[in-house]
Amino acid sequence: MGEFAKLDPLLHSELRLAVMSTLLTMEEADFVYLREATGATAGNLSVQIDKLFEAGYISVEKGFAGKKPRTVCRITETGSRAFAAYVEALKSYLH
Amino acid sequence: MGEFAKLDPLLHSELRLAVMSTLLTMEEADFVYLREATGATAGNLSVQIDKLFEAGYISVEKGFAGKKPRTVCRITETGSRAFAAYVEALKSYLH
DNA sequence: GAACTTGGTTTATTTTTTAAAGTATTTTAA
DNA sequence: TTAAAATACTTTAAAAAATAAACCAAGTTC
Repeated sequence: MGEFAKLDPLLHSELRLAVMSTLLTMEEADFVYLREATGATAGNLSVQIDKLFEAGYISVEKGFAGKKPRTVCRITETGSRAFAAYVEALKSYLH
Repeated sequence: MGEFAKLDPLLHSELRLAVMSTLLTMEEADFVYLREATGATAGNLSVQIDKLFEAGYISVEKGFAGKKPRTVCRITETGSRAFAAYVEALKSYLH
């Protein structure tokens, strides 16, 4: 693209962007919180969390809260930088 | 999505956003110009222009420049408003 | 202890993106 | 003058992505 910066395809997704955005303001959120904050279905969220994890944009820690499973996500430095770069790139489109 | 505004799926696409962004600054651009400005392949551009047209976001005028076909695109009022709404919605994600 | 809930994951369907191949016309060049 | 190449696209088919439905395992409620 000539004058347009490339948009990181991993972040250019409504749900993944919402997850990253949430984690940026919290530095920690569990699966249930993210599901409610984003309004996503569990299946969709599970898949997208996995993609962000595979890219190294978030860390995922599976443990228990009492007797219930609890998946805690945090943004990584790589993720933070990618988000900032994405926002920068977006600007080239917003006239 | 709870606090996150819905992103118009028609605009939430790198190429379609680039096309709309270009047309916003020019109010008129032909196929060849758009192809060069966005760096897209002709096939991809053709498909995405069609989608924007079907949505009523741009007008498409097929004519000739001398003997060569020439497709001229312009943004519509609907398209302009949709773009502005998209930018507004995006803000809910950018921390 | 059957039915329901919670916290997920997996799988399958649909949608979207993308590039490759195709079409029609025109220009170049031998 | 005609064969080859270029221009301006469109169509089609393959790959990738998004999404929801179905599933699973463990715990809770009645």
